[in-house]
Amino acid sequence: MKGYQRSSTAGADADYEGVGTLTPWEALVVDAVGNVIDFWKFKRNQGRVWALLYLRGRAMSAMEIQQALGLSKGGVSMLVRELEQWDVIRRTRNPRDDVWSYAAEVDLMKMISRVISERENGMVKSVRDDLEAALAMAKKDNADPAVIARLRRMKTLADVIDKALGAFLSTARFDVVSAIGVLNDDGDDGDDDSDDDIDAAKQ
Amino acid sequence: MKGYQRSSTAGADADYEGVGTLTPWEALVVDAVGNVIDFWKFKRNQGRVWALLYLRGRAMSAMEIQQALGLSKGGVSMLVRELEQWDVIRRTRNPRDDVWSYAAEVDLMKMISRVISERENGMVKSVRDDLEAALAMAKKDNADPAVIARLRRMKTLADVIDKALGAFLSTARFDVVSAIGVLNDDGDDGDDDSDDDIDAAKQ
DNA sequence: GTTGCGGTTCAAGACCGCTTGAACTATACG
DNA sequence: CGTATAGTTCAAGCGGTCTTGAACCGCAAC
Repeated sequence: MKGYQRSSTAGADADYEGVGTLTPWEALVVDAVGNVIDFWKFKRNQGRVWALLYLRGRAMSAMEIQQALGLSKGGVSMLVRELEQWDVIRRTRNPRDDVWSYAAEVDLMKMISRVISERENGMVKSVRDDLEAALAMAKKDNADPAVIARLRRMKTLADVIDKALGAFLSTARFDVVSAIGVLNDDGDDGDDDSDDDIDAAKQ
Repeated sequence: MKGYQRSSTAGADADYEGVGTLTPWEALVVDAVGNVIDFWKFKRNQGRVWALLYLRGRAMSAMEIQQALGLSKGGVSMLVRELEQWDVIRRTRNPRDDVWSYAAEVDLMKMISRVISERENGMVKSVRDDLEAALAMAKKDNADPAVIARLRRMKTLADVIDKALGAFLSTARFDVVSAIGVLNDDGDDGDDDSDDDIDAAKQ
């Protein structure tokens, strides 16, 4: 399933008949994040898990996650392990209790930067290498100079996009931090009753 | 097939034993572009078709494309139709000849802008709407103020990313244009014999 | 008309990643 | 040790998209 998928029964405030045990608006949020995450080629359920943990604002056990989102036991195990490897959630064990719990990492830009950097290395670098290799081969083959020129332009484009991506990372980080700091509870916009301080800040 | 896939037999300059009839370095280029395109959730073969047309620098018939890339007849038909709808290639019919030919659109930024804008509308807007709706519901439900605050932060993040994406588009367009203009043959960097004018420009 | 050819459409199948659910391990408790 | 519960692993199945290849359409030549 790709593309954005709106939850079908998002209208009324009746009990949400989805697989999980979320309230309707919780389901809406969780699925919205899931859709975005899915779009960026991660697993939709990874996004849903993170959104749930962030929204609830507390550590939850694997069982709780499983029931809230209607996932399988093994699935939750895999999802949280991967999220943990990316430092997107933290695993904690309360000495009082004997089960693991998982809490959302709130430094979103850390996550986003990590993701983009990784992609940048994986994709952009490979393309540049391939284009460079092809360019060398073409020259050795005494290919048509016009073709070589086009090839060189493609490589230049890859370089430019590479740099633009880096610049994007910096500015995005700055924008996000300046607008909301991080997503944690003790941020500068922590007062809950004002409705438009953030809306004002974003413009 | 996802992720970057390097062509397996990219070493020697012997005849390329792939399905198509490309030279080794042509195959390298075509596949590199195909990989990128695939990564951005388009069809890999769409990227390959465009790269082939751009690299060859001339209009090619469906049959030529089919043979060069080793695709099926129906597949080529679908691919070129989609590419044409996005203004990524142009369909021409030489009055001298009686078959259609397809040529690569060279204004890359036009393509990229179109893509990103479309995605921005499709994804970012939907997420914002969903989060906004959820926020309204949560308020009506008298949800925990802390939860509402987190929800509001998520929406703010979506807004910020929305704006950052727009900014990225502008700067990327500027960067690309200033570095290489467009990818067409009569660009300002059209001299084929100089090796490092572009490499110098990119740094 | 009919033959040939370029082009289109679409059902069937290939392909690929995600999820499931059962078997398995680990750990706490009595 | 035995039992129970939390957590992990992985083969099998499912659901999705992409490609194929054959039927079909349009048009021109004969």
